[in-house]
Amino acid sequence: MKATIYDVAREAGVSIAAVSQVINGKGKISEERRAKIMDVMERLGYKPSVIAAALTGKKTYTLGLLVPDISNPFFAEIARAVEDRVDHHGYSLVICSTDNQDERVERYLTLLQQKSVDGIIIGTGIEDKELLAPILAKSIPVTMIARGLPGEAIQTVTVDDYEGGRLAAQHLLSLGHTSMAVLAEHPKVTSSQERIRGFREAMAESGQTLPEYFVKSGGRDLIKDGKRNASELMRYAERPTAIFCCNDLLAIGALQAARELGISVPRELSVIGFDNTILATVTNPALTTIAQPTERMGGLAVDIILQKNGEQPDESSRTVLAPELIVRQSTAAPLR
Amino acid sequence: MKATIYDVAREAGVSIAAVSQVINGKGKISEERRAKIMDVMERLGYKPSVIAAALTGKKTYTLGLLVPDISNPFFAEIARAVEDRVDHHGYSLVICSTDNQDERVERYLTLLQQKSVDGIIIGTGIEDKELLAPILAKSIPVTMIARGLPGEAIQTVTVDDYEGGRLAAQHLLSLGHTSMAVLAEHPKVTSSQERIRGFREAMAESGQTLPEYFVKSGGRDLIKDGKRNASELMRYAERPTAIFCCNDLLAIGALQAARELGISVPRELSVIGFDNTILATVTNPALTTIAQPTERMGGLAVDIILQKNGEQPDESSRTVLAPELIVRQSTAAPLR
DNA sequence: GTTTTTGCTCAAATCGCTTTGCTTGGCAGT
DNA sequence: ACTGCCAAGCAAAGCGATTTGAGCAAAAAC
Repeated sequence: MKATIYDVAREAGVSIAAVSQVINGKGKISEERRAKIMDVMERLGYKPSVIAAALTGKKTYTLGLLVPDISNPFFAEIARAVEDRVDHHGYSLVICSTDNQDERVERYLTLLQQKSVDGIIIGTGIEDKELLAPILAKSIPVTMIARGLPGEAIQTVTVDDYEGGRLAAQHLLSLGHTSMAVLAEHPKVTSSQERIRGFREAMAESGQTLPEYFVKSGGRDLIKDGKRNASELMRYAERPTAIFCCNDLLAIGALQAARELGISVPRELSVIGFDNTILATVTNPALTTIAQPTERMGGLAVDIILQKNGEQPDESSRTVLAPELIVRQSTAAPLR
Repeated sequence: MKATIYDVAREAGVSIAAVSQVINGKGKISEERRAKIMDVMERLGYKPSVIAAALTGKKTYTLGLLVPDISNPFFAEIARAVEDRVDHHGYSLVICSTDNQDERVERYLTLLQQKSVDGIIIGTGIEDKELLAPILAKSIPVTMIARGLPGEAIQTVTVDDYEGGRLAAQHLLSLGHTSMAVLAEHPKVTSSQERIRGFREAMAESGQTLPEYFVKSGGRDLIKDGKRNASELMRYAERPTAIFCCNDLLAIGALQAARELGISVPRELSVIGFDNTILATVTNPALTTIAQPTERMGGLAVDIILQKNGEQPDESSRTVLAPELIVRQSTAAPLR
């Protein structure tokens, strides 16, 4: 059905080697033949099979991207950034949603390996570091994005989560808050841990402490968890005047809880999110949040994995980008 | 580096044919040898190369998905649904964002073709139908999702856009609105056109007409366009009391415009969206919208393309699913 | 006029796997 | 003991490319 290199060669009256050389611009081919071959390829609508080429040692021009859930706007944005850059290099992207389950990560990893992808970008947390051993052993390039893997020698592109936590705390502190709580993702998500650490330290520097019972973690359905945990916080006798949420989804849950309980944001409660997804611009009040440079992160991760050194990475194996505080309407000074 | 079928064969003291047969559960192999071979495969960490297998005529176990923009929550949800079903069948998914540009569609289509994907799901509008000719000619299975291609013999899974438009109109009419406007996507997006047609006809049945100057189309940045066009509508002397937006992003723009102009939603203006994305649950007031069954759509599209007849499609080449009105807080009776 | 060099081409091997007969040895039937 | 079968295993031929080295004619060097 589809034309092969043999068809082209026959039609042009040359050997397949000649055709191959024209395709790859290698070897010596007289201008005359090159033109003829090109012409035939055009006429037959011939496109070389990436599959066959890959078998002889060339690339597959495909990268894999693992994220917890592509329908989560933050990861959708990351995916878009990665895709754009990948496409720019002539590659395509296989996207895998892991739901943060190691078992799925493992399955996808071997699947991608069997498909001989040229590299894998991991944007999902991994508990069991052993999962990476097999693909590292086969020397498939791996980069992590938006999530780190402490203590492993893997290239990483992240935002400075610790600093992001600090920014959030400093903003709230500067507004005069003295009683703050935190909503986190599942405890195993390292980025959440770092954000909390930064938040806590900035508080400490201000002479405040973050009580353990003011830190709540969630599970899978972030918005729902955020809402439930925020409601719980609001029922404490001494309730916090501000909540730092480790991502925008949790913050939205908090906003919903507040509305349901008739608590006014930001007058009675300040809420600050993380990620600066499209969701943050859409809520009412619009969400103050910590922005991650998703576009740069995606681009860098791709450049690193393709070693194109687009912005000279490689100097360090861990690239840490600066987060940015985006002030909107969900934060204000606490009631006196 | 990676173990091949030859390594396994040598190690197990059999021919590669035997190994292949064990892998595929074909041919005659004594239980004894099968066990031995399995054992060696395990020990060597051998995983057959999909690439090599594909070259011999087997599948690549990869599907392509074209969407306008994976960072648009609606398409991210579609993608997730598709991915889940695809994964269920042991396939993986290459995602391509086309930005609604035919030129990119074409590029991606030939790319996917070169990679010998087993099928392509198209969720992006296509202006030039000729674009599909080459891949149809190579008999690569193609299905459209969430968007139709009028007059082409292509399997399609969509929501009933016309009916969705009617539902919106009926809801607004039943609330007592008599002056309604419409915010649409780019005029070339067929689904928008159908929604407007349904909306208009339902109005007509109620003895009302939709003036042309109350229909505004946008371009690429949906939220911004929605906002701009909504503001414009609000400045008319006789401004509408309700706006039907062809998707949630546009509706959000309308909401923002209203807020900026100090117009209260839903008291002074009702806004109704389309898609029921996560965004609709997050706005304030929460958005009344028309829901699409993204999960079923994604699943069906995959089943059709894989011809697994999961829910017996095939009877008709066009599967049309029912939309559903989701009433939230952005619509109400108009002021008297 | 012979020998080298240069410039093109192509035959053939390879990549890792599937698949199709063909062998072969063991066993039942007569 | 001879024929016929069956089961189990294998050799070999692809699949569609890339790549290397050999071949060969024309041009350059001697």
